[in-house]
Order: sequence, then structure tokens, then C-alpha cells
Amino acid sequence: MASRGVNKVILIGNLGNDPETRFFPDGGAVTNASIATSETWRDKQTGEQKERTEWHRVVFRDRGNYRLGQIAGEYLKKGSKVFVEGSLQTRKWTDQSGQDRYTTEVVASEMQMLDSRGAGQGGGDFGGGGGSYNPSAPAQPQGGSAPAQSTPKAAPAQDFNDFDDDIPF
Amino acid sequence: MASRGVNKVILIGNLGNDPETRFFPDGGAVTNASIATSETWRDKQTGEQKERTEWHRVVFRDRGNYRLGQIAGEYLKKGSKVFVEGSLQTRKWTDQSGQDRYTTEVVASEMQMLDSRGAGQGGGDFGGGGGSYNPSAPAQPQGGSAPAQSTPKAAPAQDFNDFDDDIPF
Amino acid sequence: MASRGVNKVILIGNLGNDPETRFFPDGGAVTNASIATSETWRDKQTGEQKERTEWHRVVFRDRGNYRLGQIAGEYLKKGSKVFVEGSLQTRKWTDQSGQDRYTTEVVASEMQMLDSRGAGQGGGDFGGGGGSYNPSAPAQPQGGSAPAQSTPKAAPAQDFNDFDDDIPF
Amino acid sequence: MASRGVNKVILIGNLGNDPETRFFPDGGAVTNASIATSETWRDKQTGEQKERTEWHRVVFRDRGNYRLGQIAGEYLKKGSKVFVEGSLQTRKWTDQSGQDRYTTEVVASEMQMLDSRGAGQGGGDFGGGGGSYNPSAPAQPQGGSAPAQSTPKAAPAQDFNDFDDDIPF
DNA sequence: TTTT
DNA sequence: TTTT
Repeated sequence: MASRGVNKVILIGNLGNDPETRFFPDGGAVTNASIATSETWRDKQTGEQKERTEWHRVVFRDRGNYRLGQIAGEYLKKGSKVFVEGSLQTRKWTDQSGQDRYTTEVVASEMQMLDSRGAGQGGGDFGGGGGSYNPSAPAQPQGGSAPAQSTPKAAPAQDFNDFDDDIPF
Repeated sequence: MASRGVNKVILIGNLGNDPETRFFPDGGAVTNASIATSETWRDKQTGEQKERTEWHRVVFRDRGNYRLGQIAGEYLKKGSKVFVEGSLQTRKWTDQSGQDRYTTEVVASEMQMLDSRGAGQGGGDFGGGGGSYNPSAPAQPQGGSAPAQSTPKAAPAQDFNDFDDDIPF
Repeated sequence: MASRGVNKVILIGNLGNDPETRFFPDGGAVTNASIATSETWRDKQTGEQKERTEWHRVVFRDRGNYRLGQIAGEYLKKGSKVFVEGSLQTRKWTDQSGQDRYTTEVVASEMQMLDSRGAGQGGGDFGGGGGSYNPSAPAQPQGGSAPAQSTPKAAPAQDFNDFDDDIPF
Repeated sequence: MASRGVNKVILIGNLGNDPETRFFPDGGAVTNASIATSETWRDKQTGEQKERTEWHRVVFRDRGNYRLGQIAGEYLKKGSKVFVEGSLQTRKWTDQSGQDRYTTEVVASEMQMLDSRGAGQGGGDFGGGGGSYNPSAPAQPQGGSAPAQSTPKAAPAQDFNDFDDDIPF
């Protein structure tokens, strides 16, 4: 693998939700996460404190011996603070009405937990009394060609879609 | 301006087209460019040489005394090789059918020309005898709120839309 | 300030000691810290787990309104986990025997605490019963031209010079 | 290979001299280069244009199938513009008087030529009529344990040691 | 000297 | 020592 050009992203931020991991027949794993970075500044006009949060869609895939997709799925949780290095990738998909759509993601090549305990404190809610949890229905196509089985770690039904309501992808 | 988190992008690539600059009433400039990075690798199965090109939508805005929007518009051309440092930003817009759409851009904070002569060799065509040039019709809304006047440097009518045909944004 | 070339360093690591801050007559502050990054790997021959720690000398200076030198001195402590962005700088100094020596430092342009509580847990020792504390005698020249007054936050006399004895710069 | 912490350097600059490559019995190659980055600014007091050049010692080693040490030695030349990604490493050595000395280097993990022709124009001097060329005598220890044979591409005897005499590391 |  |  060589390259002409440089396509590098560096993020430090927090997960907005538990990530979602899918496993492939060959044992490989892909984990998707939504990571927030924010910046704050003081408005020169009004003097108010302002904040802007940016949400990043990050994809962790296994990379040979580096089981990044799997590790991300195991250790990252809602609220986890994480360092990600990766590259930008825009993939095309087709929405329900047949229109072309594009989604830009950060494809991670490296990840580091920045929480001392190796997990965010926000997630909690493990063992949450089930209800009719539906693990399927990713809102967007996933690019991978092999059929995958979704196995989120801890996504109680009631907040499963918080993510999609609030985050622009 | 402070921040929690890190949101950093580093690109080295070539412009797919002449950039497009718009000026605002206050004299500020915003330049949009499409920058390609590519990577090549040898397919393990077939042994073939493969290449994948990624296109990045980059926005150069003036930043106080650093007239980045203007400089980018003046010096960058189709084919220019450039280093860009910036951050990711996803902005929402509404398409013709009233649907929400999202576009992810790299908002540049630093730029450096990597061509020795300060411009790519691909662009050329300066002073090209106009014809019915139509400076309008950016395929996507531009986010800036103030009315802007588009003044591309060298965008002959006949290839104005090459960009939009080939590049996924 | 423009530049030809890029000179960028990104570190995430832990402080090996409380940083040392000096104040200048004009109110400016410079803080020096020693930051460790480490990597671990498994030896292919022996199968042993190996670790290598790298120590980085980082200089935080005030930058206009961004009181980085001061902030670093106030909030960083021994053990703090920190993100630093900066550039490499090698400065020349003369040792006791009159020989030229060179020290490479990371001059920080941005810093972010990565501890949730905003400080490491290792430092402690605030209000430590003084003894004959000697705030002077930096072993190395500091580049700044104005005379500075050293005011470390928590540096009991007995270990004040550990730093200069142990660290390779 | 895992790591705790991040230790990353990104450089874009020009080689001050032809690099120096050494080959090891196992066929591996290590190339050392000195790369300049510079920044310019206007002095607020005097209005003068100022420039500061920073020199970086960069080490390119073979990395498994990625023959980086060899490639760097073949393609880089005095004047070449290059992108380097790597990490900081400070190594200890002993000078003639028996004193400990430390040298900080950038250990490259990735490299990209930024000259269109794949080489700087400054080097030249290929096929230079030999004379009593002496490939040995690196002024500094090299860290590698195996004995190495130096085989610079184009380093006429008379200036072979200019490098080590002039550069501050 | 840090950290896990 | 480079480069513009």
C-alpha cells in the first residue's frame, strides 16, 4: 500500500452513544461510532460564551492482526473519551427514494482510550430490562459486501434512536 | 477560542478543478476547492495494481489578518498540489425536494502551495475568451449567510460542470 | 507569520514531574514539562512483552491572549495526561566546559488536559513543608532574553534537581 | 505493537544535503537526512521580514516490506522537498571526551516526495570521478547493533564529513 | 520521571 | 546545509 497524497484525520472526542458492532462470517468486525468534538469561544459582539459541537462518524475495522473493529466494540462506550487517527472517506449510497447520497466518515487506523478506566462513564444502563429491542435497521447502508450480523453491546430499546434523531448521519 | 477535543485534518493533494471564490460585501473571501488524495496498492489476490482516489471538499475562509480565502483563490489552480490543515465540519442544507442533506467539508486553517512555481500546470486557460459564462449555480448551498458575488478566476463555460459530474459533492 | 514547510508535533502522554514555571517582568510565563509517551510490543523472538518510553521536553509559552505558559503551570501536574500540539525547535547552549550543546524541544502551540479532573493524581505534596528552597539555577539557558523569576508550584527542595540530573536534555 | 500515548511528527521541508545510507549485512538499509523547515514573519517593531530555519535529523529505516530506508536513499537528494511522518526519539551516545550526549531524531514511518520529478535539483554530481572515497566513520553511534556498511549515493570524499561538522546533532 |  |  503506497499513496500519493496525505489523507489524515486526528480526533479527540467523546462517543455520543454506545458504538454498534457487526461481525462478518469470516470473523471480522466493524464498529461504527459517533464522536463529538466541541469548541467554545466568547462572542466578540455579545460577550456570550458559545459552543459548537461537531459530530464525526467513525468506522473501526479489523486491520490484519490489529483487531481494531473488535477492540473498539468491546471497549468503547457512550461517553468514552477517545483518540482516533484515520483518514477521510466519502461513500455513496442510495436513499429510499432512489437518490444518490454521500456520507463522509473517518476510517480509523489507530485508536486509544483516554479514560483511565478504559470506558466512558456515561453509558451505564447495562442489563437494562429489554423490551422489544430490535438490533437491526441501520439507517444507512454499510459498504461492506458480506452479510453482517449486528450485535450491539448494550443498546436498550428506549434510547436506541436518540442517536439518529440528534446526530446528522 | 478554546476547545474540548481535537478536530484536525491534514491533507496533501491536488485540485481537481480551479477553485471558486466568492467575495462578501465586507471584503471577505471564501474559496471552495476540491482536492484529491489517492492511494495505490497491489491486490493480494490478483496481483493487480489498484488505485483509489478520495475527493475532499475544502473551504478556505479569511481568518482575520490571514487572508486565506483570498490567497487560496489567487494562487490555487486546477492541478495545484497543496498542503491543507483544517478541521471537519458537517453542515446541513435542504435539497430541491425539501429533504435535509449533509455535506462534510474540511475548513482550512492553514494552506501551503507545494508546487515550485506556485500554481498547478493543469489549469491554464487564463484570459480564455468568455462565451456565455454563468458564474452561478453552485450545486449546493454555501452556508455563508451574507449575499456573495461569485468571481471564479478561470472557469470556461464548457468545463464548468466537469466537477459536479465527477466528484461526489 | 507565514512559513514554508510544516513542522508539527502531536503528543499525548503523561508528565513525569510537576512542571516548572518561570515568570517574566512583563507578566509572561514559560512552563517547562517533561512528557512521556510509551509503546509496547511483543518481541517476536522471545515472546516477551516489551516497553519503550520516550521523554519529551515541552515548552509552553504565553501566546498573546492565549496564556498558555500560565495555564500549563497552573493545571498540569506530575502524572497529568495531556495532549500537546506544537513544533520542534533545537536550541544551542554551552555547557560548563564551554562546549556547544543542543537540546530539542517541543514548543507547544496548543494543550488540552485529558484527565477528567483537570490534574494528575501523582503530584500531591502541595503545601509541603518548605526547608531551604532555592528557586534559581536552571541548568540550561532558556532562550528568553528577559530575566525571569522561577516560581514552581510544588517543588520541595530535596527533589528540585532530580529533573536535570535524570532527563536526557 | 501497541502504544499508550501518541508520539507523532509531521514535517514538510527540504533536504539540506544528500542523505547518507548505510546497508546492513541482512540487506536492510538506514538513511539519515537533514531536513529544513522555515517560517517567516514580519517583525512588529521594525517591520523587517524575518526568517527562522529549523533543521531536523530524520532517520529512515526499512520497515518490513516497506523498504523505506532504501527508498529514501535512492530518491531523496539535496534540495528534495519531502513530507515525512514519524515519531520523536532521543538516543544517548558518548562523545570523544566520554560525556553523555543526547540527540533527538525523527524516526520516519512514512515519506512522500513532493518534487514533481521525484528528486531535488540541487544534488547532482552523479558519476563523480571517485578518488579515495572512505565509506566509514559515522561520527555518531547509530543505535543499530549490526555492523553496517556505508554506501552513499553521491558523496565525494572531500565533503563527506561536512554534514557531521555543521549540523547541530 | 509518567502512565497501564 | 535546503527552499522561496
